[in-house]
Amino acid sequence: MTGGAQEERERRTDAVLIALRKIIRAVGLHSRQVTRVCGLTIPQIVALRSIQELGEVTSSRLANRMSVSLSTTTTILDRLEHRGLVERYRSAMDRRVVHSRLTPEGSGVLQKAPALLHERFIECFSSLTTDDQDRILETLGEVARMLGAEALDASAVLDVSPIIAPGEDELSSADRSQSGVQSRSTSGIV
Amino acid sequence: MTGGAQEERERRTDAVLIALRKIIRAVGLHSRQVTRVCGLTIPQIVALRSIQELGEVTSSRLANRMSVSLSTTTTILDRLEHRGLVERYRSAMDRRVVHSRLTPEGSGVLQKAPALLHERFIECFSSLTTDDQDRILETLGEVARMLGAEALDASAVLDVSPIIAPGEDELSSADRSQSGVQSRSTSGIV
DNA sequence: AGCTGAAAATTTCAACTGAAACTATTTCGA
DNA sequence: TCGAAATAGTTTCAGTTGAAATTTTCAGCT
Repeated sequence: MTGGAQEERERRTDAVLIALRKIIRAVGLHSRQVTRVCGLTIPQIVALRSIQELGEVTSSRLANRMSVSLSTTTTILDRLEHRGLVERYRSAMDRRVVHSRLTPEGSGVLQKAPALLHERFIECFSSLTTDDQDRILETLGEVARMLGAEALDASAVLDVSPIIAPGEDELSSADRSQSGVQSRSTSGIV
Repeated sequence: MTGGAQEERERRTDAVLIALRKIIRAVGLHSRQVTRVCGLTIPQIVALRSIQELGEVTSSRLANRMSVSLSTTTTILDRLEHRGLVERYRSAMDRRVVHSRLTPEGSGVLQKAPALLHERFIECFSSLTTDDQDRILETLGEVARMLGAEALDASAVLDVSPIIAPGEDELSSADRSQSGVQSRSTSGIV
């Protein structure tokens, strides 16, 4: 009779789901709270920060960096562009690809943007020992892995260890800034 | 000069955020996949299961159990009711409160519903030692706590350890099933 | 050159999500 | 008893999310 073991296993995976849902909810609630304060959602801030880090970046790379689908990236960029925080333009090399870059307004807003996780979390987390922090990080990574988080994560290849040198995706901010700024239009893209 | 430590801290909390976003995405992707297979999303299945577990349950209790807001619960119940998987009716005791219960169709569908987490996760997780499972659960709970997941979680009081005996929220399935089935209408609620 | 298939991005669509405003009902105090 | 505050739910609204279909462009092949 392993019926009890089966039931116990189900109870445990249910507990995992409940914990995950609480985490997901907490992250979402923090996003609302941040929105009230600074007018941007967490995904929007993540997008701005990623663009800042990556320089002039394609939508695909941005999607990978953000762990989000390409279509989601498009809608987030739509809003950011509409507010004048981001500019999109087609690559001169390959007119299929669209690059995004921060506008001066975007950079300015970004400087005032709050932390991406609750202040409270950052405090608690920072007060832990390095070992405990590592334990948490490792466990989260383990859970992500078990959930199949790499399956869609071609970013692991494209983003983490690019064959091309970092910042050299297929454009450098140097050449792009002078060569390809004008292009065709699809929606609002110049 | 603690600039390096500050930077290191930021790097670590960023790593947490990235791990969380991957987890959130994996959970969402699994929901889409389940939808293709059985026509229900994960939140819908969670709702059905919660109703099954709790019996005839108020929307508020359901929201707490699901770790979701009341308005979200309303929209999920709307869809489930529209499909005939759930029935809602106002309480005769207090006409503000709305109870939900499974229809026979709802019970039937629920039996065929797949697991709430990836098969792969369940396999991996089950193959771990009990200690490792506990470690993961504990860490997830810790993260949820640090994210302030209990702040909104009045459910901890209402749901987990009610003063009233379990299953006795303010109705027992016994008295409710004969007394209060008919009531006023607000939207589609009889 | 022209055609076919792949690739990058967008659009469309439906679902989830919570804040805020609103409705209906109950409760409590004067 | 009457009116104000509280409570349970719903509605409205905007943002996120990804699948699927579509558009545009490129690369490779004949």
